Amino acid sequence: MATIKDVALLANVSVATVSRVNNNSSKVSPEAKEAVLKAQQELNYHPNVTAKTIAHQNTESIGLIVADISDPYFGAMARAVDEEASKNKYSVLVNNGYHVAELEKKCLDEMIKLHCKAIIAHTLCIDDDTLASYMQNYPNIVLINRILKGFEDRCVALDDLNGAYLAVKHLISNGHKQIAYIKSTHNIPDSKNRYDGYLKALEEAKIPFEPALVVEEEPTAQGGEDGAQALLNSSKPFTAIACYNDMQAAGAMAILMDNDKKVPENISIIGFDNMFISRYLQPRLTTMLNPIKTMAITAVKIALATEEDNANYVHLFTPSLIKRFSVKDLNNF
Amino acid sequence: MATIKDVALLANVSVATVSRVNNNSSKVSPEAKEAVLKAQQELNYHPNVTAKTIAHQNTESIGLIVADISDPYFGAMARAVDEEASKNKYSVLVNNGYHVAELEKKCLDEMIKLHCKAIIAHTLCIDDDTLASYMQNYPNIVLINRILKGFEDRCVALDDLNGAYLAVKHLISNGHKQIAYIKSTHNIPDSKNRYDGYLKALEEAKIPFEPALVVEEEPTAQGGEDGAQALLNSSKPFTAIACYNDMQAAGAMAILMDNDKKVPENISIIGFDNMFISRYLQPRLTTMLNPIKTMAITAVKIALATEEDNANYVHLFTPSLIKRFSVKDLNNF
DNA sequence: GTGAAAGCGCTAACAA
DNA sequence: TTGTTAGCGCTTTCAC
Repeated sequence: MATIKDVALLANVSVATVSRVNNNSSKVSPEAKEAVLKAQQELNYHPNVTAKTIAHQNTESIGLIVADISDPYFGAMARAVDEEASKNKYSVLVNNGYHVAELEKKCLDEMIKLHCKAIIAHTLCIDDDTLASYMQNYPNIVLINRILKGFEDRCVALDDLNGAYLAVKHLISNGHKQIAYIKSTHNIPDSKNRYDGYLKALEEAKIPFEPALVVEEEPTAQGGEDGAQALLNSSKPFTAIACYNDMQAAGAMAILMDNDKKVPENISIIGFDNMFISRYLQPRLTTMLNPIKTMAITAVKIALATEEDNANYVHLFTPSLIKRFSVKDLNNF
Repeated sequence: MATIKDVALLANVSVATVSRVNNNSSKVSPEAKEAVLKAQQELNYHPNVTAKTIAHQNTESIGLIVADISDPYFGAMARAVDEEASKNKYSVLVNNGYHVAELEKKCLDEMIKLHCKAIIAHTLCIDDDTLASYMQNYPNIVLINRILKGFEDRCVALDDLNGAYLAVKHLISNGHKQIAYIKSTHNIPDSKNRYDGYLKALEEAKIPFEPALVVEEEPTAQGGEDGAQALLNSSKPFTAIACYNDMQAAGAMAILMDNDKKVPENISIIGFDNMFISRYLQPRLTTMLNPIKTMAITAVKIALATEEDNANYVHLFTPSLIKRFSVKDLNNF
């Protein structure tokens, strides 16, 4: 591939001049400029970004670490980051951590080695101490969906507990008392927090906790299928299921239908996240809106903010209820 | 940030030695190695990948250009590319072209400037000539879902025409004769090819083409909703709808339900792509499997293959029918 | 307005 | 087994 030297040679100028025309820095005579442009065209020259980066010590990429880019949830996150990054002329590097502590660490190292301008990390599995040391050493890391003690101003998170609490409260206010819950097996705070929200809502309504109504499954549609099946197999009756997320809800709904339990006539269901799929399930799923896009954009803004920049960013987002048709109101019967 | 020089200084060795321990190249005395490791630890040193790249003239990243990373279809593609890339120690850079010729070109330039080892491009809008010149100049570009004359061996594509043909044929063999089709408004070959597949199946079965049964909408759930609504509003009766993709099918199903048309009792529906959502619609959607993952992996392999490597890769993939429950067999009635 | 040259962080050939 | 040093492609002073 042609380099700046080739261009300089062909255009009969110095490399400095070539660099000048490409960066519009200081003045260059029209003739020189034209010669350079012509030479570049001829050689099909593309400046090497890597060399540029190394020369002026300042990268043009933003690193994003997600659990799994094929998950629409992270797809939405990636898109939002991409849009915000593009606005600032950065390109985006995506890595997958797959909810494995070791891989998450590898991703962080990778992005650090690349000297990314900013690193937006959805790394929930790596331990607090290790993560804290990364945060300490690299002020350009911003966490998404994880609040790390001492670095709260560089974290953007969803109030999972409150979200789940609101979801279950919605069921309760619709007259439900026997409410099942499908937990997530993922060993991340989100799992526990949402479950705690469920417990909190029960407690507040003085509904006794029933262990048989809680099952633990993967946060996937398959997990939802398994969970619903397990719930149906148990002897405990229930009128509603609150799910860890919309995927589980989708799976659960499919299984309920298969077993001639109509949603919401026989069993009500509420999801979490307001993923795209929730609008197209039958019936359309009532769920909690997870403002992932806003969160991602905020994370990029925080990461790119300069020291003096003291804008007030929101760091904790609360999900809001999206009422659709999967919850039956028991009060009117 | 600490550089190799700082490490060398602190460890009391030369930069060459530091480089050696980090690359496991040639032998280094245990003492020197230990000193270096200790110094690196102390300085929290991470080798600068950019500098490394520039020094040995060979990048460690693979560029992927998709239309929109938030679309699960491209999410699946990105994940597959990531997995294959990781196997070969490459990281993945994702850019969005949003089905806009100009942006696609910008993405290509970006990846070229970064000297990506391989570029997997889903760029359907940029014109043939421009794309051909890129392919000519950069032998590491592989196209996905586009067959460019003269570069067939660096293209991996889906046989859209045949896929749609098989889908509609399935409807026909189930006794359907009045088959509506929701086209995609996207100005990409996929749109035309799938539509041609529909026409071919009709023609083969000697079913007269009925313009009123074809509507053109966005390849999204919303498009499916609009399309189904338009079809219902027209006076022409139909027993089935073939959709450009699963998203449209999801939207169409929702609208049909809303209008008390049961699927498949009153109206049959067939999708395309076998996206995740298709399994969780009610009823579960019959559709055509789009082997996006295999295609993406193949693309990476082709891009990374060396000159001598003359493995025989599949370049054209045919979708296969996934029978579920959205198509009614009219023959038994 | 222009070019020579130093330097960015690292690798690798060469000498020692 | 080590260190010295010349690059890699580009930017950016500093003289002219």
